[in-house]
Amino acid sequence: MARQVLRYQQLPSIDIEFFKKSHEMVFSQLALSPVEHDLMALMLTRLSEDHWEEEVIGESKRKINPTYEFGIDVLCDWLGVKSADIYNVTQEPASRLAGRKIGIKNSKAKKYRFTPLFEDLIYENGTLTMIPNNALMEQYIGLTKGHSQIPQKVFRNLKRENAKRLFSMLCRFKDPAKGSLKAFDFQDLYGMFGLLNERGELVKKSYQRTSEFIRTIIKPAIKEIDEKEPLLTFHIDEKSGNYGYQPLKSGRKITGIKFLFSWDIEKIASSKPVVKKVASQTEQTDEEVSAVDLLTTYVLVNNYTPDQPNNPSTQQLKDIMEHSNWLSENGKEVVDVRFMLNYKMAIAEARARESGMFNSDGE
DNA sequence: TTGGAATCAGCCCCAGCAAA
DNA sequence: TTTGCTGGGGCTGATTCCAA
Repeated sequence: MARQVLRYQQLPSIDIEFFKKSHEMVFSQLALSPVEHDLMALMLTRLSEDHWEEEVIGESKRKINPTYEFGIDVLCDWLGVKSADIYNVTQEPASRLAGRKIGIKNSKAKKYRFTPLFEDLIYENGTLTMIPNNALMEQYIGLTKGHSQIPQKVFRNLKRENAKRLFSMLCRFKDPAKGSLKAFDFQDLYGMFGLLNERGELVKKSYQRTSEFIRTIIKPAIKEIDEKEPLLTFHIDEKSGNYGYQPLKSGRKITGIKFLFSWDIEKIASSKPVVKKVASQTEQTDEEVSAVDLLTTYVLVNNYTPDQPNNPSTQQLKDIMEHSNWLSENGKEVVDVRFMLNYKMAIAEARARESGMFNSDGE
């Protein structure tokens, strides 16, 4: 069985709004420069579970990791540089990225396991070839713990490494109904901002002073995200007056941080105001379903209570399944177990209710 | 593709201030 | 008085820009 090779030479092929980063990768230990972050994001825009071919060897099966190749036009557009400069901009970061290891947290053992990000990564003759490490397939695809849906234009527009990293974390919690970002102690924060080595030691000693860490990492990151992402609002901590975060204290010592932010869910929805619906069985003309309708139905299913007068119809329920990709792009997952259970109950109720209506009308 | 210069973010140290 | 936070400023290295 041959490895899949995905080649991208033209610009339209990367013209997509979001890329996904798994929960484990968002909250991993990984130090990358801004250009390395962008190269990684480029691969993540293309990465798909379908690209991992399955090979059967006797009784057992194994997955074969794909190869991604990006041509010079794609790299120039993605990194925002002229073709004459692409070697300078790409060569060194690509070389470093090839050797980077990511620390994935084992929550049971409370330890980080460090694994190389790539099996191979080469920049040669204007082409960047990236082969993700097979050992990280679950983390790349985000099979188990959900993912962060990251707007790629805003992400690339962020110049600070730490702003990119914080932005990925904040994108993981767009919908407050699906959980919120917990408060972190400094050991967690050091890890998530790539400041710990494989032995768990702080590599920059100045950050032992928490005030220095907040001043040079947290505040500039909040400021840059605030300037470049209009859909995200940071809030002021009334007690301390800090913008975007609440310091958690023990006496006078700051022991941790809780980020204070909210996403404008309405604006995210209205940024795609109307979604084209596939023509229904009875009508040949296209209908349209509004984003607000889709989101309303989604919320009703997510918080499903039997026999409520405003519970959705079968058509509304079909609509959200038809537009599951759009919902997913806007942080509304329709594939999690609880949602699917609610969906089954809601559609059973809708069918029963609608057949009852027809019967009572004598049809 | 290479090499050098310019720029700027990140890092570190220090002094002053304030809270416990 | 001690301890921790804040802000200023200099140094370093990564990134960007430009010329060959």
